Amino acid sequence: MGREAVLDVLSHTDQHLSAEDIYMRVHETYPAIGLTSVYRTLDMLVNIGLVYKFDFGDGRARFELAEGPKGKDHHHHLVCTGCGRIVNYRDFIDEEVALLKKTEEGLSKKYNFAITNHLIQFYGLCEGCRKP
Amino acid sequence: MGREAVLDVLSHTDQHLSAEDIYMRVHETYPAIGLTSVYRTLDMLVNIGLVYKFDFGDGRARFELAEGPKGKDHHHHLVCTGCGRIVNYRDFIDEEVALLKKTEEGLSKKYNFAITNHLIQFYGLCEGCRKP
DNA sequence: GTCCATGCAAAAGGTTTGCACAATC
DNA sequence: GATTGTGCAAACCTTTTGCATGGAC
Repeated sequence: MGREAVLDVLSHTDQHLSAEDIYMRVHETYPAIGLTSVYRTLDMLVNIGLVYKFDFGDGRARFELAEGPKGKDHHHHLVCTGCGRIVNYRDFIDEEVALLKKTEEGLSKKYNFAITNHLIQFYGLCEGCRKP
Repeated sequence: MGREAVLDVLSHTDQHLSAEDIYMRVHETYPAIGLTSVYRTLDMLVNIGLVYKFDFGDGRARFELAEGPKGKDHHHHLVCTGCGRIVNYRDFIDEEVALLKKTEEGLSKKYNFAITNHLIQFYGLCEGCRKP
């Protein structure tokens, strides 16, 4: 029950929702489901790889749907440290992914790691936060 | 006092210390300094750019000295999701930095951001955590 | 006296856990 | 009857804040 509700919320947004955001949206449709279940469900979804968990530095985790096997929606994040706005960008992704893949291989060998994931984020101030 | 003590601890380790780790080490030398001051000092040092603050996903922030102007010690992180071990790697750094710079320029223009920082991390399982 | 740094204790905030209860097999 | 999923409340842990004190100028 919780599983579908949470996945449904995540698949119908392009925002970066916190656990509480998700809880509130799920709650609209399933008023019986509590915050605890949302946390437990998210934890499970992250573990099985259906959902990614991010930290953008504001003290709460954000979640988004993992892209499908084709990886068509792969993107990285640009975070405004002023207002917290997050931009999904797909520019340069191909180059980045190529370099990341190469780096992953090198690091795997050298440090004997089974690398499963990477994180790239840029931080800065958006137009609105720079002016004043 | 706190300033020097915290910087001293950070400049004599290659580990990734949490606020409490730093507090404990500072406390050995300056038993009068409390955890609050360590947090306040770290906050200030991060703001003026002398210290970097990282999140490796275990719920507490880690701190390390920002590299000097020459940037000789620039590195990225490889994080074991099993035991939390963190490897500083410098391999591929030049290529990564070159691509990052290019990406930063492109993103700045396209999204009108003043980009101040970036983050690259790889996640995986280290040798010890893969075996069992 | 004013200003700034500080410790202590309490608060805050997000997340996790304990426990009892209901539904399922 | 055992197992599983659940909500509620409490606990937890890191970080922040309020307040009063002490030192520097």
